[in-house]
Amino acid sequence: MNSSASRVSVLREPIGNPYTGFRGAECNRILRGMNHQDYARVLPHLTLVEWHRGEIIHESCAVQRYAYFPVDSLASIVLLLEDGHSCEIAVVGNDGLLGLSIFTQTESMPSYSTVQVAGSVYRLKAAVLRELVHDSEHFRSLLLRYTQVLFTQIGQSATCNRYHTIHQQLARWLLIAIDHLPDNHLELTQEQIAHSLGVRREGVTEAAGRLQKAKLIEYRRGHIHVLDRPGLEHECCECYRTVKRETERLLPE
Amino acid sequence: MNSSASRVSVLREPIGNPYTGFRGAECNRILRGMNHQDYARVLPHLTLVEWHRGEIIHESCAVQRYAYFPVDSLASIVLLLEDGHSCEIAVVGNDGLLGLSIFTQTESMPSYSTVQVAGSVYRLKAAVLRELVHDSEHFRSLLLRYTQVLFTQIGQSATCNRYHTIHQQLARWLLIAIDHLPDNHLELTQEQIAHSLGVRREGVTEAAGRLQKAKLIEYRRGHIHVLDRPGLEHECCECYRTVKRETERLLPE
DNA sequence: TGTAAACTGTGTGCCAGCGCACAGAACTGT
DNA sequence: ACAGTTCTGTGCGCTGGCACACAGTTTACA
Repeated sequence: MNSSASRVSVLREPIGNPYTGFRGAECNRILRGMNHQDYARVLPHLTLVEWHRGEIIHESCAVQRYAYFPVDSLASIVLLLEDGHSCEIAVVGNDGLLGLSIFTQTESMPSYSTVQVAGSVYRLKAAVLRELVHDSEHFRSLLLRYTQVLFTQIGQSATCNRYHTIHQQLARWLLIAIDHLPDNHLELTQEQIAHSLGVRREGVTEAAGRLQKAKLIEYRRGHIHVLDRPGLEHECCECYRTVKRETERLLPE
Repeated sequence: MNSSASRVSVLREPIGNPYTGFRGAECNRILRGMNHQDYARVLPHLTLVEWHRGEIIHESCAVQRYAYFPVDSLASIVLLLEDGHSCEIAVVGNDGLLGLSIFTQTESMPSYSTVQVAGSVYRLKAAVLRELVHDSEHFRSLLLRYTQVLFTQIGQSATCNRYHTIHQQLARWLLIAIDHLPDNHLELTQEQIAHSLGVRREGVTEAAGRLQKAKLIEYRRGHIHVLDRPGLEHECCECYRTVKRETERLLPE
């Protein structure tokens, strides 16, 4: 795990992106949702660190020592089967936090989490989070709401896995990804996406080919540009919208 | 919704079942897990009601007015797609409660819940639950732990949907069901199970036929008996065990 | 600049599960 | 006792996604 970290006392300046509406280093929706006292309290304990693609953030069933608030990075929560197959059950970006088991007081979870898109993230020691949860009803409420967002996400993943085609799932995955990122560009191979979706690389190649032909995306060897966001939304299943709606309903702003 | 209810001040006597280890009206694991004060506080507000198979307990996106603590009944949490397909994401029995959105302070969820197996259940007004959550850290902790159990269940459903055969999923579903019931007998048609699993009825017929041939279960027209529980566990995927393990780890007893 | 490595495109055969259709079996109620 | 209903068994053709194989293309770096 990366440990090159720099203490910060002031969060970074906002950077805008009209395409996705992303507002960068205003940073993270959970941090933004905290009230003044709580925020003032965690601020000295927040450390800006870098995540690298593929890094394991929390091992399965291992104690979670830190919570992470992504800024422009993206992680996914993954279940691993005994036969080596894995299944991404949720994605955590700048509107959430990683390390919910600290909140639920369970120390660990049977899933592991890993970095999908490299970038910055604020790190917070478990003990600090725990104290804040203990003391602040406002913060508890915020985390409970986020918990339900995650619920919705995981449930919708289950449904999507059951009923929807690779084509639809890919569209959904791309939309979720760029929603959390500062621009409409992704640095990922088809192999990596296939692994996230729990499908074959060839399946992704075929689906991505179709999306490219329809001018919705453009890609080359590890780079993906989303060209037509509304078009992609149209192509994808309702699972995306359901999660989006619930996120907007439950999280501040 | 059923409203024939009788106020109770003393919970029903335990009834044993050596086959599954079920201990009946000692009743519900969440209620049992509460401390003395909390329990004394909710007791006068608990109402024993009957659930009927197929009843909708909470509509999707509707305000949840009551929480329910199943005794010998079973409900499932289901996501409904626009095209009418549905997907069961979790099952709630005597080791959990229905109505988590009261706890998360979100009022409603995009999923609905419905009764799979008829039986008794303790009902509690949302306001009472909310007050208790507000006042009791012990109770909050209990519900947070249960929240993570549900997380695990939903995540494992997603994984199971992606990778496992109808045969394995049926075995899993039967095990989960009888784990929550007083005996090894279920009153369900293959059609109903198919609907829960989100597969065709014919698929269930075929899988159930195989399980019966292997003497693991026995069924006739709407009745299913589990004959060989260990055998069934052997037949089913790891998803069952993962959820079971996490439940035992996180919930008292 | 050339070679190895990584990534993407395409083809073939296979299988689980689907949709549909229908037959037979088992209950229900009058 | 019988008619109607509900539940279960089975067959058929279809399709999405799988496993495997291999060719072509881009990139990195020696």
